Amino acid sequence: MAYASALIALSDPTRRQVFERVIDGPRAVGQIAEGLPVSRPAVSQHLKVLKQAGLVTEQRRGTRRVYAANPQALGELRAWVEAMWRDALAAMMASIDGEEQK
Amino acid sequence: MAYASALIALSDPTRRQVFERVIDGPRAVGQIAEGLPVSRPAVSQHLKVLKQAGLVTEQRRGTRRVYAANPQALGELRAWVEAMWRDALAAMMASIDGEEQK
DNA sequence: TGCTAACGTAAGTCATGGCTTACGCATCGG
DNA sequence: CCGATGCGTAAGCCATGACTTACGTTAGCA
Repeated sequence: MAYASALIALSDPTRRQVFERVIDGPRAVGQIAEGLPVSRPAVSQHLKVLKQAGLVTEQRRGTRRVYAANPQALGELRAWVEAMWRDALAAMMASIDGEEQK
Repeated sequence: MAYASALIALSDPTRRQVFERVIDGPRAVGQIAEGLPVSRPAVSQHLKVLKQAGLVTEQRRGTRRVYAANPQALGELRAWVEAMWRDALAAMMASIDGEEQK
């Protein structure tokens, strides 16, 4: 059920912005927060959620903390959405077939 | 940006349960709510959110309202996650290559 | 050994959202 | 035509969560 925490993490628009910046390449917190409409502590809190969801990894670099995207957690979410999509398609086809028979 | 509302809609566990029941096949509200740990009005509210996100469609059948899954909205979410996943993979590779060169 | 930079965290505020009960409204059957 | 069924919606409650400012902590640097 790792996709659950990923869904929650990515449901917030600001946190999505943070995550997309990390995906662009490994960055320190200050660089991520730069230009965002929220304060740096807010970004730290978002990164904490993303980290607990497994979406990003943290690496200490002196006084800075460099965050990088972790494709694996994204892959699990991808697999879940894919399965749901397939099921929805299959159910739709079955529903149409049932309609034809009347 | 249709994926945004889909992410919000699917981030709630109860709403996910509702959606998964709809994916299983078109059902009326009463059937969906049956066995769930929340009341029927709560299910109605969840269905409203899912409908506004485009994840389900509504069809009136006498006094009942039959809800069915809409694969298209799920497909858009799928495409978005897929793109993010690719980008994350690409950034990871680039990061590793940069590491090798030092 | 201070000073500064780059963080995380604590505490408090405020809006959002999920849930309940109560009610209103349309539809089918007698 | 009237009761019952199957809903959606309104109102209110309460927990959660996103954000702020203030502070503590650690690492580089003169």
